[in-house]
Amino acid sequence: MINDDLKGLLYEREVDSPIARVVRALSGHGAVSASQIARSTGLARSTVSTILSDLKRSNLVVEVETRSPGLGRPALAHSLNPEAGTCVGALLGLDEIRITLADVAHNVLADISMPLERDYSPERATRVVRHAIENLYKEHSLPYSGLLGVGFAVSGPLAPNGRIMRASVLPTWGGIDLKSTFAPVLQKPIFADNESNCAALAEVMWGAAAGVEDFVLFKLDLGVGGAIVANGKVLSGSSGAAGEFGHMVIEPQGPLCRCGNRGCLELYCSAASVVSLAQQRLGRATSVAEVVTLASNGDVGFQRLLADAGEAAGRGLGIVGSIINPPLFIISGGLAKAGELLLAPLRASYEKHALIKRQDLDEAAYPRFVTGRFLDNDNCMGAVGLVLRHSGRLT
Amino acid sequence: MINDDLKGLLYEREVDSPIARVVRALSGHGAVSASQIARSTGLARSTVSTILSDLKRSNLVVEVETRSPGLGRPALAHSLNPEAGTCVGALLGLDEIRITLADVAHNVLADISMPLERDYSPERATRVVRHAIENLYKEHSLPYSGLLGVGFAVSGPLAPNGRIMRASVLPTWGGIDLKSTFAPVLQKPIFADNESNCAALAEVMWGAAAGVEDFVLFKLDLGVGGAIVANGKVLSGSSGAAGEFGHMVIEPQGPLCRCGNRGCLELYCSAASVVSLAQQRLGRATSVAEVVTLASNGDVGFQRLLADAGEAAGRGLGIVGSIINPPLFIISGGLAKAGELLLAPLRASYEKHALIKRQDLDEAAYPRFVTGRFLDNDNCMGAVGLVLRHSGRLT
DNA sequence: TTGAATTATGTCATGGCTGACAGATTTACC
DNA sequence: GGTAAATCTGTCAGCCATGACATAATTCAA
Repeated sequence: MINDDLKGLLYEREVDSPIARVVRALSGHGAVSASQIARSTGLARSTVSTILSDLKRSNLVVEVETRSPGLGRPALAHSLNPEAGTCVGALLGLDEIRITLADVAHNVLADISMPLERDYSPERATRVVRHAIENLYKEHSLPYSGLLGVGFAVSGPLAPNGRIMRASVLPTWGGIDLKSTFAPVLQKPIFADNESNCAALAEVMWGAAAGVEDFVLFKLDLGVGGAIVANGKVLSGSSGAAGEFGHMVIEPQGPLCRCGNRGCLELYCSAASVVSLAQQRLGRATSVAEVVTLASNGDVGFQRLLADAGEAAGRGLGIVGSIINPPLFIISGGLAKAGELLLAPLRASYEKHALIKRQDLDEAAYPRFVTGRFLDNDNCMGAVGLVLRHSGRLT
Repeated sequence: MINDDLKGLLYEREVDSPIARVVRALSGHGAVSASQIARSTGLARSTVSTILSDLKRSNLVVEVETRSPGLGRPALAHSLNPEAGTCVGALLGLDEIRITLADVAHNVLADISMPLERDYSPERATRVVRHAIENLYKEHSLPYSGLLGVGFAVSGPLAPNGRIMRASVLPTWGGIDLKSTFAPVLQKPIFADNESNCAALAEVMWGAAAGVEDFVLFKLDLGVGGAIVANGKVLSGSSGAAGEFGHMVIEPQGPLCRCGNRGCLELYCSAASVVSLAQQRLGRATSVAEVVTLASNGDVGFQRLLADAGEAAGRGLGIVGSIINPPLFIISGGLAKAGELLLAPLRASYEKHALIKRQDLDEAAYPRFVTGRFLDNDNCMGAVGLVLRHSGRLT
């Protein structure tokens, strides 16, 4: 059966085996030629050629019609056969569980969000996830046997063994082992990583960081987080807490933060802080989206709010830049929808606080600042990516 | 000829070839058995066995006498043949050039420092380096043909191609290409990396980080710098400026720093800042070493000076820890000689400012803070390591 | 002293990746 | 329309790392 073949090829081998690398290259970008794969994986063309013909014989890879305008013999475009399997990405959020269903060619087939009370229990989560997945497969008339695995994006630090750490932002989940919680119910391979690392993975595989080996993802949502990718690998940190930019202490005498410290960056540039100030100004409840809309429509007050957040973010990134010195910053999360209203002051503030100034470098070497491609679905897409890339598997 | 064999084996192959990995394992640790090498390199025992017998036939590797107390057949200890070649590490410092001569088994044969006027020219440096190396080889009756390569540790950011960046702390060297400057004079392979990266390499190969894949080196010298090692690789950053912890802005309204920003960490915890305050107290010129001695002898004033520096350093490292979350911090540089007088307040301050508190973790998962093994010779030893490891070669 | 357990070393057939070669298909230019 | 250049694809002998096997050398316990 096809799915078993795919599972074998994807999972029963070394993560770094040539086959796995080819499949990863295919699952990353849409339609690619054999020689493109050879270049991006570093494998010999002959190797890729052989592997591709195997995969085509098993019907896991199909040739796609494309017109390539260039010189020379036109390349055959290959793509994973969307029929070959499906995977699910699930976000275990603070007050919601979100589920994305995609095929192996990473086409999104469904994407649903289920609000939950805060501090929901693991038992409740397993029921909700199982129920949602079953319904999705029924609705779309898909065979559950085609599900290759479920990836979890977790809102909080995660130990490498898949245990949620006590310091998590999901307090009721401290010490919970994801594999033993979900595997018996789902009966499928389980993958998991930190929410921010998933977001970075999504940008690497299909987004603003495609083909980039080193970058910093900076996420301005209700909280502030991010991820560091170096040499193509997401840094996890010894406690799974690398990239927690939101809790850099930038004002030791500043206001108290929910983490127990004072003056964390998050207090100055999170969407929560922006919304809270906006509510004072409007005299009523509001949302990030509304603030961004109002600012885009010319309201200078809200523009200033966004600019102040950008200023603080740039100061934080200046520190990050002095330490990591990455060539690319991807600004993501709800606030990033503000676009240049946020990015322009952010860049200016970065330049002011960073060690290396624009004049010290060629234009090309100066770090780039771009917004992410998946601003609010990056975690779930990254969780799908975990399954396709076979990274972060819990065993 | 032996040296040509070694050069061939070390350099004419891929950096990641099995032979290179075996040689690296040998050059790293003193005497190792075949199976130890197999374990640390991940190669098969049979592969290591074959390679070692080749190397022994070429007389590049010798068996060493050791008693291994363990169970089972005793291992044969192997070591690079010290007679097989020599290498030189050179520090291009702010106001000195320091040169270390070592054999391939990383025994230090000589170590000299030559003070120079600040802003010495590249021409002057080439003359000084050449002259010093020639003299050393003459004094020790060593053949110059045995010199395998010269590694340079550079005080400032270095582009990957070996060009010293304009933003360097060696202003007269901006834009200078190290390879074309030194290669014609020395007629040997040239290796180079940032001073701090060399220091990290020394600790990885022979020091406090031996066998550790992830750590942060934090260096408190006249300036404050460091390096980040993740997944066994030193992060260089897109402009060679990763690990510049000294220029994290921690007080945006603080005093001016030589880098052009305000309130850099370096202003609060560098040896220069400590010495400057100590001079005010003593009413005369002094040195780091003297301050450390006085404090160790019980002077509470100087103890407080060191504690304040540790406090500031811990605050900086708290930020670094929130971002990188490494399992190990190696505190190095002149100030680190103060030992616990510096480390105790540093740890306390880290705990106060870090995101993850001691109570959140098992004791084993909490980051360790140790002093480096090479407190003031790490750059030169690392430059030697560049040659032995064949990393950072300029071509 | 002997046998079991443990660990290290050396040899060899196997298999997988590679580089070189040959062939295919298009564009550019005369 | 023909030729050169460029780019892609597929095939195959050769090489190199591997894993399995056989062997060696030590400790420990009976």
